[in-house]
Amino acid sequence: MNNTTGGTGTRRRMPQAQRREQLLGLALREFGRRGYHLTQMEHVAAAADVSKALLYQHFASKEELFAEVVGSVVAELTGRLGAAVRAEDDSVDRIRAMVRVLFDYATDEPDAWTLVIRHLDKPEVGPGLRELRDRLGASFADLLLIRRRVDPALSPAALAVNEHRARLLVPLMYGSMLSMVSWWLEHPDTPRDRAEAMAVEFIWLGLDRLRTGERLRSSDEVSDEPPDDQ
Amino acid sequence: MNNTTGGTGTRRRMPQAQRREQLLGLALREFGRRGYHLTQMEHVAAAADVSKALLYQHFASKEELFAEVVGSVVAELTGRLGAAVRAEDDSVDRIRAMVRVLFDYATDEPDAWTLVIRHLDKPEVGPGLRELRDRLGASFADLLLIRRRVDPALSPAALAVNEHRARLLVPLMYGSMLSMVSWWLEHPDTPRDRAEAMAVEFIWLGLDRLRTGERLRSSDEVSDEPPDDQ
DNA sequence: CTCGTAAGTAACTGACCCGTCAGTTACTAT
DNA sequence: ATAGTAACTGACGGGTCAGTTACTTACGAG
Repeated sequence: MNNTTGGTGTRRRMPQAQRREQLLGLALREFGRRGYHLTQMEHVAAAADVSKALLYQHFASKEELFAEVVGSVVAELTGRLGAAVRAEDDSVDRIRAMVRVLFDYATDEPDAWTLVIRHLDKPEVGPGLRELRDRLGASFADLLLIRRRVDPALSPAALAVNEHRARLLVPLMYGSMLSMVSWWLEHPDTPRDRAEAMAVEFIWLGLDRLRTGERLRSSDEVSDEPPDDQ
Repeated sequence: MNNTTGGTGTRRRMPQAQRREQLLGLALREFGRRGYHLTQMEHVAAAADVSKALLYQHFASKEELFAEVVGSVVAELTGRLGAAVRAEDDSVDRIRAMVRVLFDYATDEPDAWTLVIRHLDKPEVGPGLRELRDRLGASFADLLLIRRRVDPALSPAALAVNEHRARLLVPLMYGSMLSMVSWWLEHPDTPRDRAEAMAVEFIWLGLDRLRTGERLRSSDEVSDEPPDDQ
C-alpha cells in the first residue's frame, strides 16, 4: 500500500491523480507561453517527458484540456479576489486588495496570467475566459454598489442613477487594472509599489467621484450625431 | 461598380489595384471576425468569389496579408488619433477627442476594431499590433507631458516627478479606454453618449490630479479613511 | 483570324497536427 | 512463477490547410 515514493530512485510511473496534476500544470505553462493555437498536444506531452497517447488518457481532447486549465485558473483567481474583497470593509481598501491580488497572481503565476490576458477576447477558445471577465466585472459592480453602511443620505432615485453610472464604471476599472498589471510585467524596472499605488489611486478616483456625485463640467456638448447604423 | 462596361455582361475581372484593395478589405473582415488562426486563405478568396491562387498573386503569404491588413488599420487609426489630438489645445478636449475617435472607429469599422483588440496581446501574429499599442501609449504620454502653456508654477523637479508618474498613467488610461469601447460594443443598449462621457470623465480625473499634484493620502499605507459622503 | 499575354481557376501536393490503437513495460497479488 | 492490472508507448489514420501547378479563358495587337 505504501507504494508512493518508495525508496527506489528515478520513478517514471506515477499514480493517476499525480500524473494528471502534473499534466495540468505543464499544460498551463505551455498554453500560457505559446497561446492556444500554437501549442500542440505534443508540446505538453513532451514537457512531461511522456507520450501524446498518455495525455489523451487523461484528457479527451485539446479543447477539454484547455478548458480544464482555464477552469482552474478562473477558480483560483476568483477565489483569491473574493477572499481579498471580503476581508475588507472599506471601498478603497477593497480596491487596494484587488489590485494587490492581481499583482500577486501575475507575479506568482506569470504563465497563468498571460494565458488569461491573451485569451480574454477570444470567443473561439471557449467561454471560460469570458466568464472570468464577467466575474471580475461582477466583483467590481458589487464593490461599487456596496450598500454604504446604510447611508440614508441617498434617495432611491439617486441610487438608481448611481447604479446606472456604476455599470459604466466597471469596464473602465477592470480595463485599467488589467492593463496596468500587464504593462508592469513588461517593465520590471518599475517598482511594483509605484505601479500598484498608482492603479489604486487612479481607480479610486472614479469611485470617489461617483460617491460624491461630483461630475465633470457636464455632458452638454457630448455627441453630435446619432450614428446608429447597426 | 463595373466601370469599363465590357461587351460581355457581368464583368468579373478587375484591374490589379482595385482587386488588391478589395482583397485587403475582405481579408480585414475575415480576420476581424474569425481571428488570425481560424481564418484560412480560402475564406478570404471565397469572400471575393475568387480562387486562392489569385489571392497568392497579390500577397505572398498569409502572414504578409495579415501584416498588410494590420498595417493599414494601424495607419488609419493612428492617423485619426493624431489628427484629433492635434486639433485640440486643452488636455480635456484632447482626451475627449481621442475617446470620440475610438468610438467612431469601433462603430465605423467593427471588424477592424475586433481585429485590433483580439490580437493586441499576441506576439505570435507579428509585431504590428504591439506597435499600435505603443503608439497609442505614446499619444497618451504626449498628452500627459504636454507643456502646459508654459506653466511657471512647476519646478523642473516637479516636472520630472510628474513625468515619472505620467508613464504609469499611460497604461491605466488606454486600458480603460479600450476596455470601455469593447464593453460598449457588446452592450449596444447603452447610449453611446453616456459611455463616452463616462470614459472621458474617468480618464480625465487622473490627469487632473496629476496636474494639480493632488494625491491620495500617499503611497505607503493609506489607513482606511472613512469614506463618508460630505 | 491568330497569336501572345495576362487573368483566373480547379486540381493537386506536402506538411502539420489531432486523435487512436495495438502492443509493451512496470508493478502487485496470489 | 503466474496471472492480472495500470501506466505507458510507437506508429499511423485521417482531416485540414498553406502554398503550387497545369490548364482554360478573355482580350488586345497586328
